Amino acid sequence: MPAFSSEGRRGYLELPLRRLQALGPLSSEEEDAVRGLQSSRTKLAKGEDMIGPGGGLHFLLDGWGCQVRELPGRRQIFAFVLPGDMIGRLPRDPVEETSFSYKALTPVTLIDAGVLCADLGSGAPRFPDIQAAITSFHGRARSRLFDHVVRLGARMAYQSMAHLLLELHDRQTEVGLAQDGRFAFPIGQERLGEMLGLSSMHVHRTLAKLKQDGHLLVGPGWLALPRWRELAQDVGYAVSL
Amino acid sequence: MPAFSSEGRRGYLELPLRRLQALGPLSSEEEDAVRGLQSSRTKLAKGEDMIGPGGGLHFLLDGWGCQVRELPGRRQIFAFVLPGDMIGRLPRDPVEETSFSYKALTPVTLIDAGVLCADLGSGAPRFPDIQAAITSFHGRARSRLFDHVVRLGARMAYQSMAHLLLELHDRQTEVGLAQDGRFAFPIGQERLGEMLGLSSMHVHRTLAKLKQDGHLLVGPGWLALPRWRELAQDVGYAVSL
DNA sequence: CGCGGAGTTGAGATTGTTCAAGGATTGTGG
DNA sequence: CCACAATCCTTGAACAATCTCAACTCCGCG
Repeated sequence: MPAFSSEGRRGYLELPLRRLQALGPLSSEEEDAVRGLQSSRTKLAKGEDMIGPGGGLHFLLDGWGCQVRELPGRRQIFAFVLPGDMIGRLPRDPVEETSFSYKALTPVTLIDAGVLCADLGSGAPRFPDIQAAITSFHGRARSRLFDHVVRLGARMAYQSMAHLLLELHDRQTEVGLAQDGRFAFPIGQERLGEMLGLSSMHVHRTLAKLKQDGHLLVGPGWLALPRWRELAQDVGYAVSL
Repeated sequence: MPAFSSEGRRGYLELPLRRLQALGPLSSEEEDAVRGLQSSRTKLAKGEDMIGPGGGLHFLLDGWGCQVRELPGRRQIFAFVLPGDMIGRLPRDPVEETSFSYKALTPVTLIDAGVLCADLGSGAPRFPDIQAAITSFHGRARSRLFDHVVRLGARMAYQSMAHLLLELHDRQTEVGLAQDGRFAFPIGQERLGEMLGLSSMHVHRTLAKLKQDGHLLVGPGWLALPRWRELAQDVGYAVSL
């Protein structure tokens, strides 16, 4: 399924570019600056730490990751990181180092994006449009954390799950990685549970109920929300499309 | 109980000052800049909106508030706002407008702090130490949101409640508003429930269990954690004192 | 004195967890 | 190509956590 993977050998940077462009127009020079990123790529296996302490900004070119905190005997996932997304801390970001880390949920490819934001926050940045998009990207990520708190604190499993899947659908659609409600989904039920604060068995039952209601189709490595507009209406998800 | 209220007619700004100083030293000029804030104060009744859309930075001089999202038939509180805390959005903060609002949980007094951060983000700020402290304050607030997600997603009611009370104890101690584990607590069980994602009845039962275990004392408008160090150990709260 | 809001308490219904076992899928080495 | 292990998914039953409903108490306030 070609539409589900990123672009192969050539154009690995199209996906990051589309993520940025979804947040604001880029001048053609700045488009080229993104496409021309020459930093060496890093491949990591499932489960590995995506960036070390103090690590700078990176794009996730391929695979899925998560922002997570590990506790004795339990993990809490704060957010899924999708292909094309940025990870890492902005320069001078005051969030505490111990709040979270990033982990690969599948094999992933990363590329350093430090040059794009090296002068972020200074008066005359080299890439003003990119800087604006990056800032906006972080704002979106922070907004989604508030949504996540609401899922965890104020919704039942069914609504919570639907809301999360709808969010992922939106984010994948925005960069062309979803068609007709269908998109790649390489995440197991265990991990979904660590995101939503549910046991994997309850995740299973909740997915079963969604399928039963005709709101969800699942195949190996993918998933579809055939009536996502209706579902969004039902569970109070504000669609951005 | 004099220690539980802020400083009366004179020195209303001591509390905001101490919040800032807890995050980094201020030059004596900048101390005076905080103490000398002349903006008019605003008094709001319980339940009112603390700042309108696009409102700038304010200090909460007195009373408690919360950062909250209202849903049909339910509310989710993201954070409690304590006396001396700052609220509002930093200039150029990219978080979406609809993510949350601020509401007064008791009668409150606010003061505009716009002048302290008007040039925040520019190369040569007028108050560098204050700017650093404000930035750091927001970083702490954001870090606490991650802690909150963990409470909601990965802990049982008892641990979750203890963790929250310990956080509030820490924050009040930091500015001298708690002694021997005891501090003002003008919040009802309903609101605690809206914070922790629990029904008020379950909040009641959870508090009862904490009292029973000798970890909690409650009086009208106050609360004490007589063995907070031990409790922090028990529930995995990282004490900052 | 009566009223309203908040705290208390109990019983029963729901939601979600745990434990345990069996089935499917996938990747790997022979 | 097959056997095997590892991992994930599926299912059921018992249990625990939490919610809802409903009544009752207590207290502050007019």
